[in-house]
Amino acid sequence: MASDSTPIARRVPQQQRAALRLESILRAAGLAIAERGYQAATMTEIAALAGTSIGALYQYFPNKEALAHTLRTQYADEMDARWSRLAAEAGHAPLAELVASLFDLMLDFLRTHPGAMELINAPIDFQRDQPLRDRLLQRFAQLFVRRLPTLAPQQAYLIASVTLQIVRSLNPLYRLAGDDGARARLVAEFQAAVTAYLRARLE
Amino acid sequence: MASDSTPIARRVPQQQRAALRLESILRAAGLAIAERGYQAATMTEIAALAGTSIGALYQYFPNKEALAHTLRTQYADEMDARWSRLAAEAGHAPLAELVASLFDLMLDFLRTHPGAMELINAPIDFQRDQPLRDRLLQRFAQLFVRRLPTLAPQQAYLIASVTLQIVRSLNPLYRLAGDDGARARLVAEFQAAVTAYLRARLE
DNA sequence: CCATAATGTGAGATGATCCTCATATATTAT
DNA sequence: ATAATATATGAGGATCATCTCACATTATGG
Repeated sequence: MASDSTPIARRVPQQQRAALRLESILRAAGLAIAERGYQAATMTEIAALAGTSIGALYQYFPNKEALAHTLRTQYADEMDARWSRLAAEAGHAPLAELVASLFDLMLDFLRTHPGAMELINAPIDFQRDQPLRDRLLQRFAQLFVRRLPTLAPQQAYLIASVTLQIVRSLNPLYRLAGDDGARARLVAEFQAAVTAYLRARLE
Repeated sequence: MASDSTPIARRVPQQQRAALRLESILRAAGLAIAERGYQAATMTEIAALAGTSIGALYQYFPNKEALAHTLRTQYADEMDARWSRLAAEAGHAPLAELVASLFDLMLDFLRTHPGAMELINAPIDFQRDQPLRDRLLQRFAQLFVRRLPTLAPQQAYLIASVTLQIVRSLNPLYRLAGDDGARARLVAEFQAAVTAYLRARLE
C-alpha cells in the first residue's frame, strides 16, 4: 500500500537518466538532512552531493519543502513495508523476541535511511503527513489486539503510540553513545523497558 | 549549585534597568524559540517581543548562539533545583508516586519555560552543555542507588538515562494531543510505562 | 548642574539562501 | 540527418537574517 502521491513533482521523468537523477537527488537530500538537519541542509549542498546543479532540483520539486515531503513519504512507505513483514513473521513470537525485532528493524532502517529521524522531526507539512503516522500506529494496534483480543481498540492505539514513541526515543541517545559496547547496553536497556511495559499491558 | 557562567555576556548590567532588559530579552527568546524553534526564531523577532531594539540584544550577547546558551544554562539550573527538591521530598515514596511527581515536575516546568524543549534539541553547543545533562543524570542515578543499594553506579546511570529519555519523549505527543482528556490518558500511560520499567529494575 | 559612565537605538553592511529562467545539451522520433 | 522533445545548467534576482557602529538617551557621582 503506497501513499498516493499528490502532484508535488514538477516534471515526471520520461527517460532513464532523469529517473536516475531524481533518485540521486533524493539520496543526497537524505544524506544532507542526516548530516545537518532539515533547516540547515541547503539546496546547493544537496545538488553538490547529488553531483548535479541547483536547477535540476527545481526541475523535479517546486521547493525545498516538496522535496522533503517526497522523501518523507518514501521513507514512510518503506518503513510500513518492513513493519508489515515483521508483524507477519514475529507477530506471535514471545514478547521479548518481538520487542527485539522491533528495535532491530528501527536501527537497521535508520542505518540505511540516515535522514529519516531528522525528517520526522522537521517542522513541515504536519497535517499532511498525519495519515502516514496513523498507518503505522494502526498496524501496531492491530497486532496488540491480535495478541490480547480483550483489548479495546482505543486502548490498543494508545499503547501503540507510547511503544513507538519510546522505541524512537532511543535514537538520540544511540547516536551519542561512544563505543559499540555502550550502544549495545543502551539498546538492551530500552528493550527491557519496552518489554516491561508491554508485559504489564498485554499479559 | 549554579553553573559557572563562562564570559559569554558582552556587557554585564550595572543598573537595574539593564538587569530588567536582560531578563526580558531572555524571556522573549524563550517565547520565540518555543513558538518557532531555535533556528527559525530571529533576533529581530526576539527584540520586538522584548520591546527593545536589535542593538540591545548585542549589548548582552555576542551572537544568537550565546543567547541560546545562556538561556539553556538558566533552564538547566532551575530544572536541577526543582529535581533536587523532588528527590528530597519524594525520594522514598512508593515507586508509582515517585514517577507521578517526576512527570508533574516536567510538565509544570515546560509550562513555565515554554522554550526549554526546543532549546534542548537545538543543534548548538553540544559538547559545552554535556556537564549540564550529566548533573541531572547523576542526581537520578544517586536516587536509584539509595533505593536499591546493591545497584552498581554504572547500571544506575544507565537506568537514569533511559528513564529520563522516556519521560522527555512524552512531550511531543503531549503537544499533539487534542483535548485535556487525551492528554491525561497519555500521561497516565507514560507513567505506567516508566513504572513498569523501574519496577523491573529496582524491585 | 555638569561630567562621565552606562545603556539604548536602528539604518545599513554583509552574507547566505531559495528559486527563476534563458540558454545549452542530450535523447528520441521522423 | 533533422526536427522535436526532454533534460541539465548556473549566473543572478529577490528576500531575509545576523551583526556593527556612530550616535542618542538616561543615570550617577562630584
